[in-house]
Amino acid sequence: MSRYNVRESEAKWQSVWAERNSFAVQADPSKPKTYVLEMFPYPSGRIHMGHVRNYTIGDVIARYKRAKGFNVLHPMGWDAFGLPAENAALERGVHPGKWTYENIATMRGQLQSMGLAIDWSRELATCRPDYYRFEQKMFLDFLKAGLAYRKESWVNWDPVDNTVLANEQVIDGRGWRTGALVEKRKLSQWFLKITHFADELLGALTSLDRWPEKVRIMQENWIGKSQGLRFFFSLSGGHADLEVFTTRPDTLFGASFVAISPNHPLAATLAEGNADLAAFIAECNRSSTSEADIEKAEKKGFATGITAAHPFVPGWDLPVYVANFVLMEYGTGAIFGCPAHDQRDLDFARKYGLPVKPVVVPEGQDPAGFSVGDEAYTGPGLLRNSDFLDGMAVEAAKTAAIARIESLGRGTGTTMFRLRDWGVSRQRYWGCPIPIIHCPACGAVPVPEAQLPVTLPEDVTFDAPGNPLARHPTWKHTTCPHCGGAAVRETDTFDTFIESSWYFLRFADPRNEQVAFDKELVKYWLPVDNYIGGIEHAVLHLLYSRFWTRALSHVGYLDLPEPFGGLFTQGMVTHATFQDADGKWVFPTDVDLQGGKATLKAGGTPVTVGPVIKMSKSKKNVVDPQSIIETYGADAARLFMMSDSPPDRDLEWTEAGIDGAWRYISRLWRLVTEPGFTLPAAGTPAPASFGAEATAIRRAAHKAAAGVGDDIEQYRFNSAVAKLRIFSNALGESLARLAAKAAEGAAPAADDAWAAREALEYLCQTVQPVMPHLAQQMWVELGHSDLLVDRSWPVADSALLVEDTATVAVQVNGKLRATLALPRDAAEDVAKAAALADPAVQKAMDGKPPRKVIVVPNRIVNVVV
RNA sequence: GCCCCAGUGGCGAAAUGGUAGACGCGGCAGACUCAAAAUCUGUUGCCCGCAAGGGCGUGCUGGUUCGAGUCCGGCCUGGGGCACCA
Repeated sequence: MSRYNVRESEAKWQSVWAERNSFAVQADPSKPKTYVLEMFPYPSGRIHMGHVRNYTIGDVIARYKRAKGFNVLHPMGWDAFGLPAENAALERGVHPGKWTYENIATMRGQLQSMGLAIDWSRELATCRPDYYRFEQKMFLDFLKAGLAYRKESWVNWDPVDNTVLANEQVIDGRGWRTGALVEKRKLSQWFLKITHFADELLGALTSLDRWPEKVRIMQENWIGKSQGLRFFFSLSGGHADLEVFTTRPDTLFGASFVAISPNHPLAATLAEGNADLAAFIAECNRSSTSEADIEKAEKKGFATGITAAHPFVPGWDLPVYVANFVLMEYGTGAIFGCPAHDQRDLDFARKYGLPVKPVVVPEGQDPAGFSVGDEAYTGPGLLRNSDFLDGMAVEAAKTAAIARIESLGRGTGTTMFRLRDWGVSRQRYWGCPIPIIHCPACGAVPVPEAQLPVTLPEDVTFDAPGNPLARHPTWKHTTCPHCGGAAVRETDTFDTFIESSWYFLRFADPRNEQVAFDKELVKYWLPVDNYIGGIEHAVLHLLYSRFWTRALSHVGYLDLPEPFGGLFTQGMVTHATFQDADGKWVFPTDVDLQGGKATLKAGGTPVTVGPVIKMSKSKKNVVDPQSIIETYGADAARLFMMSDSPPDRDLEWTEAGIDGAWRYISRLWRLVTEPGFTLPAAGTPAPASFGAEATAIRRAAHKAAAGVGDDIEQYRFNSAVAKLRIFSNALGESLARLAAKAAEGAAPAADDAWAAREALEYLCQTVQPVMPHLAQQMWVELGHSDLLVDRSWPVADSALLVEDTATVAVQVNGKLRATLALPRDAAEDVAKAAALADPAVQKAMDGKPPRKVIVVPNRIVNVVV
């Protein structure tokens, strides 16, 4: 019995594909194109199972589409700027650039060992000046077009390290390295006007019909368009009028306080003469900038002593608070509180003993008996205790309240977005330099185009806290392009989301040295037809990319409304967790699982098996793809990734699963190499007719060709693999029957043998997208010398796809009582008669006459008695 | 706190509103073997029953329908995102 030599086969075909440039593509307007893209990896060091899953999904689609005759663009690159490179520099003294490029080299080799059908000639890395130079140009073009501007905003500040912290680096309000309480600080930073496109980005979501519904909903909520009212309160104590925004103007008569953000200008003014208030604001600023942290924090307020006059009721004064849950970034940074109908306001009111007056009462409830306890009422209802709004429904009351405010000249009904402008400044080294020069005389001046790119200096040190660019001895010193005087460079770098907002465009024309990309090439290849990645990018990366594409269209780079026509979000790869007797996490490779018992391989002490969760280094529940590929081969890893779990759900990695994948590979190999009788030569003409066995073999093969393809198109890979197994199981049984006859001296009939070869060839072709190396090696075993990747997808003969009989279920009152074998598409009355004649059905009917009979052709007959 | 998603045998799962559990893992029984591994065959949702057969069953709960895993309402549990991780 010959054994499939995985290592030899996989290495051989990978080098053949590379030598022949099998996957290099050129734009060709005469051919239909498709663009398959997986979210490019951050070069963290080694590939992980999430990458294997991501790139296998894309590769299966790319290979299938290619077989279907498409010109397939399937590129790969590196999202190479980012925080981990600087952490490596801090922890190990490695230069971020060296660390990054070494990681890229390792990971490229690992990805290539997966046998991906990628055009490597298009590879890019975002940390290279020949990539980021164009992004500097784009930024300057945005600046010219008024889409970029500078303003003050808040950052997390570590007072010990004197460093800006990412939200990720703030743990329980403290800096991750120093443990110091984090403060908020204001810095002058660059922003991009994503809000300029808020309405467009929202409206176009409906055109993205090949996106998951949940991602569209998340983006819709993120953009957060709401209709509401902006209006002014007159304040006591001679302060200027205070503008607030509300989405619930209908509840104005339920107001019991007014609250402003700790970062509101009025709060700062009031704090000048009030040390207690200043201390309260300082306390509020001793928390991270993360919205989740702010929302989860206990609601706290500070009574300022001033009051706001209710706009409708003369003499009704509301106390004004500074409150920690009011965000300066949303609306006007000031609100009025209606505790009965907003949970946060209610929590606040209960804490400070403010009135809770319901003004919306559910229809049909007695207003007198309606009160609010610990839960605010946010549902529909009719207005009460609300003067001119009494009796109106919520929507009508909103309109009436807005109209009244407008007629009083105290405000206007407006549309508000939750979406905020995109802050792109980062106080870090390993990013794209922002091409700006600060001149004491001329202000912020763009770097002239001829001087681009502004490159990062190599000689930086990480021995002191803060941004190495800012303390570099020479780099920032330059002259002003306007006046020629001494000036300094901007030392902030761009948010790394910028690089990932246009790399999919660069792939269309990755070696262009003049411009970011050629318009015509982008027109041919874009949009991305299948974009595949993790659900964690559902909002930020995808929304920024949509914005960037629109902004580029706005300044004339291209004419493309949406970058990603089709999107697929995959689930995570999970694994069981293990802990030793001391509670320390243990790698799966160090655990011996036998007879339901888990023990440590070294020493045999018992190990506790914990929950199955996302693979993560900190919990050590990781399996290294490279060792799996070395042991079982890339095809087994790819098959496992595609089997069992649907791709949008989490996938649990198990030893048993990869073993099963390997067994299936062995089974296919035996099927092809040991059919048990001699196959006709490749290319033998088809016989004139086929007998029963031959037809059965052909049915299985042609059904697989049709079904597997359909499933791949719809991302139903687990179902595609099931269909491959059904096909190979049926084929195996047929071959075994023919082989048994051959062993008795009866060589298979010409039609049977021909059908067997056809089916084995179909098997190679249908298995190829998932297991390309095995498929190609089997193809060679069948006597072919060409490359399977150059063959088109096998044709499914529609005559072989339909059965002559249908199994029809018969229900009595919805309960299954019998099944009938009826001719396909039998007439309704024939099906009805057959059903009523069935003894089991008659027994269930118990002599009662049928009241109604529902017939669904080829499926079901339901008798109602 | 707010937004989004998922939940089906021992396990991963399948099922245009129409036979719930395809396909696979694991288990059990058998064949081959001195034995083991590998491989092959059969069987496998739960309960009652010798069997024929019957009953129950898709997180919980209520509804729509001739018919609900699928549609609608309310809950429970688990996961993702929340703007400086990528």
